[in-house]
Amino acid sequence: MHAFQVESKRAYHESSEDLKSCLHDKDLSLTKQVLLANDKKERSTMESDSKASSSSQKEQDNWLESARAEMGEVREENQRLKMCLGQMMKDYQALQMKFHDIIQQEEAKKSTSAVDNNHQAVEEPELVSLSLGRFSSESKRDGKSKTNSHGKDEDDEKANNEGDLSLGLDCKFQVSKFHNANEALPKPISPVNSEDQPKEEAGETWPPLKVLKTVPSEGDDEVVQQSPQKKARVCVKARCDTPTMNDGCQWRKYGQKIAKGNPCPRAYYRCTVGSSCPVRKQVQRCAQDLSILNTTYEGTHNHPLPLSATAMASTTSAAASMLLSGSSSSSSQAGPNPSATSSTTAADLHGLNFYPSDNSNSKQFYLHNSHFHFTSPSHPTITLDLISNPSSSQFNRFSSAMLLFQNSLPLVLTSALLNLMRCPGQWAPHTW
DNA sequence: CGCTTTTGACCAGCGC
DNA sequence: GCGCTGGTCAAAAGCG
Repeated sequence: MHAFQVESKRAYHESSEDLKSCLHDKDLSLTKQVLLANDKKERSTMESDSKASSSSQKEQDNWLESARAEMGEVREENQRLKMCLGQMMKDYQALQMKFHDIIQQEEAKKSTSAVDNNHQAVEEPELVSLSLGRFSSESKRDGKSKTNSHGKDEDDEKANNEGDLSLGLDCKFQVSKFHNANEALPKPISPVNSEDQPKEEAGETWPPLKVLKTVPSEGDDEVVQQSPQKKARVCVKARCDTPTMNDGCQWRKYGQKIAKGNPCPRAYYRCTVGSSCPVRKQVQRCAQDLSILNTTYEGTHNHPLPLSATAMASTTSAAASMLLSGSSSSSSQAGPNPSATSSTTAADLHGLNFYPSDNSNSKQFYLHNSHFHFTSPSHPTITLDLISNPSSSQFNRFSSAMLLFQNSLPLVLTSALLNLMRCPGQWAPHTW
């Protein structure tokens, strides 16, 4: 949870810095324009002494006027952006306050009443499904308690082939079918949670205990924090001709397997940027479409990342944090009972269908193109389906909608998604 | 020579 | 208990 907070703050500051630099750039260009205009006017007046060309002076005046008008427009836009930035600051602070409140309430709840165990059966955690674009009936997928990556591929492929396109951002909160909250959705690690650890603690962990022993001190804290339960995975589906996606990180292949149901071998990589980095990824081509590369990331980098790797890392870590943090800010916004508000807000933001589903067990927000959803296999896994590229106009609309919508989406995820939407196949920011 | 990749062996979890 | 499967290890091979 703290990692998520830190990540959120970092992403927020990054986006704020972007806005600021954008504003600064506009100010600079404005100043340049005015200086240029003044300079030209001075020159023209000097020239006018010698040539006394009234027509050219008129032209200069006209140009100056238009420049001033343009300057006014840019100033207005500047003001709007400033207001937007201010609003973002306010929203962020409000969210932070709410976040603290919720954390305190949660802790108070758990420490005070043992009766809550019964309530937990009602207030089960949500699986969050954010689907940007192509959307097929998720109910089929919901029915599967355990799906391997290939199974998901098949589902997605079917959805694609059927052309069952529901354009929208799908943000689905599914009431878990698991009785124990922790089995379905790892909550932020806390002493309270560690007490009611399900049997899975002794079961499958990632990295396995054997591996953990080999991980020296530096990464231990993080690993220990993440390992009590199954770690979240972030699966990225994208078209890619190269053996692996260029995500900016350095990876070392440590294994390869033929997974059942897919003739394409699955390759296992670990991050070699940091000596003890726990992050690993699995790369496998889709059996149905060899141009589609499924890359599954697991873990959080415990070292500074190269600039070119931050987009992917922030996305995966944000998505994983969102999953690990359970309800995320979306549900925080919605309150303790997600279904209570699921029918309250339907919005058409900039022409995009942002609306929660009426289904009491789920929340769905739809957005054009691309596909982002959560699944609930043995490992909690988020799949980012980036197979379809959004057009630039759609992206602009998406950006605007995201700005308006970020009260409901974790900020870090919002900004990370925006980054991914810009160029799903290539993560290096300098190529954007 | 050092690093990376390959590949068979090994281990643990899970279902029957 | 047994077999299947996913995930990892580590020795050997490859490469610059």
